[in-house]
Amino acid sequence: MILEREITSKIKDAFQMVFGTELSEQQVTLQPTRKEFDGTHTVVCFPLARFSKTGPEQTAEKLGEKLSENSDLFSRYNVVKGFLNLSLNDTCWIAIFKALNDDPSPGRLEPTGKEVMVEYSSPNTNKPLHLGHLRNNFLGWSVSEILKAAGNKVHKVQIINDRGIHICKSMVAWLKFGNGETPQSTGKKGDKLVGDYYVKFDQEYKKQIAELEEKGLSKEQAEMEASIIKEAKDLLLKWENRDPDVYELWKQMNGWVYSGFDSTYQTMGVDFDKLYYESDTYLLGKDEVLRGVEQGVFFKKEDGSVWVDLSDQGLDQKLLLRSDGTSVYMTQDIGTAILRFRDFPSIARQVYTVGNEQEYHFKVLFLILEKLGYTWAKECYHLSYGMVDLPSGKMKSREGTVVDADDLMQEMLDTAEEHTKELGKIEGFSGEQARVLYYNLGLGALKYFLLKVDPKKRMLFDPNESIQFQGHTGPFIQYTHARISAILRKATQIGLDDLGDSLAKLESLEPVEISVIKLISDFKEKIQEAAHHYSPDVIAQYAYELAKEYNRFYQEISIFNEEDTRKLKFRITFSRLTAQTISQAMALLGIKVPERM
RNA sequence: GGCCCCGUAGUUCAAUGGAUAGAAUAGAAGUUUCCUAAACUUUAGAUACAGGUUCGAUUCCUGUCGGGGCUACCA
Repeated sequence: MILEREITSKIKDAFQMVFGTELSEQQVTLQPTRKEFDGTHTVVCFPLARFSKTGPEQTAEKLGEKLSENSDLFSRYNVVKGFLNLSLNDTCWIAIFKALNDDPSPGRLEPTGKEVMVEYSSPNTNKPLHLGHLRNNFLGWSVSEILKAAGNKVHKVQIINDRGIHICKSMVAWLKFGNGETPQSTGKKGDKLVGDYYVKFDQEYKKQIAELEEKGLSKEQAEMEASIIKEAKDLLLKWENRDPDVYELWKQMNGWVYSGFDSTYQTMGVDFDKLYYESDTYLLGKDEVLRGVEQGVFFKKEDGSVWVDLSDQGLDQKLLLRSDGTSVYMTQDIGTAILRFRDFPSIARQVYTVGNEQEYHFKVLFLILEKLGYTWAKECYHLSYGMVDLPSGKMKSREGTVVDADDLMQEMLDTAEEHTKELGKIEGFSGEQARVLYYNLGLGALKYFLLKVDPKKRMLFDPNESIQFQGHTGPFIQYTHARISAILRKATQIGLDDLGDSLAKLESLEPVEISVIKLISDFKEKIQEAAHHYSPDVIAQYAYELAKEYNRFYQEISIFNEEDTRKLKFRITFSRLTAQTISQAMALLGIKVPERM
């Protein structure tokens, strides 16, 4: 922020005047003053003692003296140990407030002219979305919004893993046990229906393996010889040869999955600008790998399989094509990356939102792309996030401990409804308004819960404790916004919502008001920080802090009891600005803030 | 075995190398003539262990112990 720079330069000037040494900007450590001390900005003077040649405390004292006599910025100062706490003038804060109020684009930084592609979600088409996908989707979507707010043009994409043996497994099971079931005939969501057949395949497969083992086959033999897996492999071959019947079935079942996913995405509130399908990109990846072999970047083993040697990078050898010539996961990702840069030649950066268990995979992928001679490989970034654990431990589909995304979201909506009714909050709401409120609260709670944690870290999701509406939660922030909205409605009613020129004549502010203004003025800086680290948690923590601080203000001050109309008008504008900032911050997380609740 | 990540109140999360390690929950005690009590106030409670670097370490380095991940001709 400009203000910070100004203060820093004043400090430099003062320091030079007092001690005769010129400091660089980095040498001035300026930080926000802790709540328990008087002041708003703090200069840490321990490092300066070296240059002033006196103790930190004396340095702070002398510096403070100089600053307050020579500067119109500060009204007072105090020194605690080596910390110099400075208080900005109220008139300064009022000027800052006015500038914030006049800002035509709050919550949006100057365009950078850069284009960024963000990939997220990218599920398998044989399993319905679960809790882990929720973290992934909310994270990817939110990071996209933050990057937009930071001035970038963003393309949201996902890769759909629609190809491979896993799809064929669902197809085999459906053909064997399906009796022609469809989403329409059963009333099931398409992704759930296909997922069920994938599970059925697995059960049947296990059964057959057990039977074969009893007949004396080894485990490996049994896994190879089971008739159902043979059928799946057979289907894969037919699919690769574009067998019309198999291809048609594949298209149909994938279609069911997609429409199931679409409805889940809609509830989640996420969207994509473009979809990539593995079935479209794996061939390109294969070509690139073969080109790499010709160029000598990769090598072929005797059995015909293709490998890359990364031992010079401290890694080992990695398979790129199987001995039968079919492609693996890595092959497809190579093709996808190249295709994306072909589609959007001007993107400056590509962000992959994928769990941290794939860190090694992406490290290898980016190295391979670099070896293939793509200069943009350096601009690929793996946005890695930690797993979501349950109190019972890791989610495991085999043990049935997977938390289904649709079920969880529905549970959040139900709980929101229950809480709201308990509190008797929905008098005068139409059925539709109430429904929208439950949705905003339920999903707000869920999104906030998953986004407030540092993405890199593994986190725990306790279903019982996660559906919270009090404390450090989305609904707390939403509630604050609803309260402010009530104030603004009342202000409009009594015709007090016009600021006029009252700000110019305002002279003093309450400390609570200053701390809220300070927070609001930090907003753009927070967006920058969040964009830089791909961390929605920065924004989440920020929104909470702002809401909390406003709540304190709210508790201390009765807005409409104020006699002075200038002050009254200021407080109303102040409230509007707070509500607006809260709403914008929450929008970056995909959380809507209600007018009433 | 090798590589990577993580150990903070009972619990879930914070803390660009800076002050007395913050919140929230759960516990204890309070606050509704007044703009929404899904709020607010008070209280008690934590850096796994051992060294090192320095004015200062939860943060950086080394070791130990504990948890997790990756290391597939799976995706």
